Amino acid sequence: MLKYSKQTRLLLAVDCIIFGFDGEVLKILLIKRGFQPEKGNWSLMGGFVQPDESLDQSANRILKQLTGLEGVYLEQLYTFGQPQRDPIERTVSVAYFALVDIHKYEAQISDDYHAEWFQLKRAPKLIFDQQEMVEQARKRIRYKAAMHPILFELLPTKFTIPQLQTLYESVFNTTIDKRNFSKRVLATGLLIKLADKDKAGSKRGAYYYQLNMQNYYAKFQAFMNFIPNPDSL
Amino acid sequence: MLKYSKQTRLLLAVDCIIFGFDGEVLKILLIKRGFQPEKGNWSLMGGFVQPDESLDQSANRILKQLTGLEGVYLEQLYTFGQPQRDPIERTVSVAYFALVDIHKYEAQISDDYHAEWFQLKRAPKLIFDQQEMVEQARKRIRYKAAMHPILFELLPTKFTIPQLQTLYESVFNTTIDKRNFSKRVLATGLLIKLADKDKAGSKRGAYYYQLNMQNYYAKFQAFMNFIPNPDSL
DNA sequence: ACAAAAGTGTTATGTGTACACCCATGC
DNA sequence: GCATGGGTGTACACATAACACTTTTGT
Repeated sequence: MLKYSKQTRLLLAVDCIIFGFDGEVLKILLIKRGFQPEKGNWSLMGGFVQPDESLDQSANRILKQLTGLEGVYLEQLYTFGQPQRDPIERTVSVAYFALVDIHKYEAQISDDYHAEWFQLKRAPKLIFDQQEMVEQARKRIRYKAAMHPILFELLPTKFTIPQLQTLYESVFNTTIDKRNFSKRVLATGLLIKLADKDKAGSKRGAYYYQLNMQNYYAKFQAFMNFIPNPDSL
Repeated sequence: MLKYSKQTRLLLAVDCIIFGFDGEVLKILLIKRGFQPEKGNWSLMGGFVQPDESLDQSANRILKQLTGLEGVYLEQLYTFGQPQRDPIERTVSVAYFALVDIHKYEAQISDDYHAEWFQLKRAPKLIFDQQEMVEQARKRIRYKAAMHPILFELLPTKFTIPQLQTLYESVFNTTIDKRNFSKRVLATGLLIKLADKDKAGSKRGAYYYQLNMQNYYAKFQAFMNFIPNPDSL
């Protein structure tokens, strides 16, 4: 078979920025890198793209390796290709970000990688240009969540409106009036009120809701505008 | 120097979706591909990423090769990596889109490539997965232009409000009330009214405007909402 | 004088925002 | 019975959307 002769081949990697929400703040999942260079330092989970897999497949494989999760929200973020970003050998990296329900994450699977959840704000320094990757992922999530209902991907299937509000406040680093918030959220028609309550957060308890999946898929592409005063993008 | 052994290297390309506006409709610049496979068929301008260049540099180089233009709006769109997308050899392609002033484009430079501008709606079938690249670029431009003032990049430095409106109507495939349009556009503070008029479009003539660059850079990241009824994203 | 496009102002409607009180429960 | 968080309604301000006529000038 013919090839494109005289062209240089290079390594292609996928790195995953994995976000979770613990009910209080936004977190990311990091690993201790297991090989040189930068062995033992905090890093995103990543891997090389294999000959027979697409980029999406590669990202899903890497995500599953670390978390055991499949079918979660995963989106290609940006491709990073500065010639010197990896000191060993030129490697271009396609960054993906994932939004996972932190409670579904199976901690034991990632023992191999010494993975830990860090508050996004208090994460350690990362290797190479991964700091920049995380920062861009943070921006993208804000940008997108300001108009599309992606943040539900971070919550369990049953959640309460106060939980949802805390999530939005955490992502946008702001405070929202709860009356206005619930009005807008309910006005989307995305939520179905359930009969039972979450008694964990308060004595009275807060009603559980779940997504109306029909409306969810229909409205996913539509614009929304949830956020009064994001402190910046 | 150490290498990552046992990993497969692959070809990395950059493809550019180049948009222009002729005063009537949105157009893209295509070339007749000069080598196998698909030689002689319509294609995006592209090239392989060289060992010493970043992805942005690569995209700028490719754009300049075809158009002679430098310093134009260029944004990374998405990376396409289906294993079989190029039948000759696995090639992952980072797609960029460019917004150029079609009048600054120097046709003679691209004679080598037999380049032609096509109406976006009436462009010929493209090779590989480039159809999908163009479609995604179209979506991205709409998405971004709905909130950020990027479409000015398609106009000459001096332009009229009716020209700008035609551009928006063309990109969003809709019609906009001219009274509301000019009110909103002027309210942004992005435009400086000039003393002279463009007499080409009408007998009375329309005042030229130019961008207020201070406000332009300041507001670039801010949200806007120009479009009443986009027919979809 | 008329055709063709440019330019401009007002009103109605709806959306967003600010704001305060009662409810249910566990202790 | 009180402290804690959950839940709801209204009034005002602002932004958006609908809409029609006058101006200029080349022919």
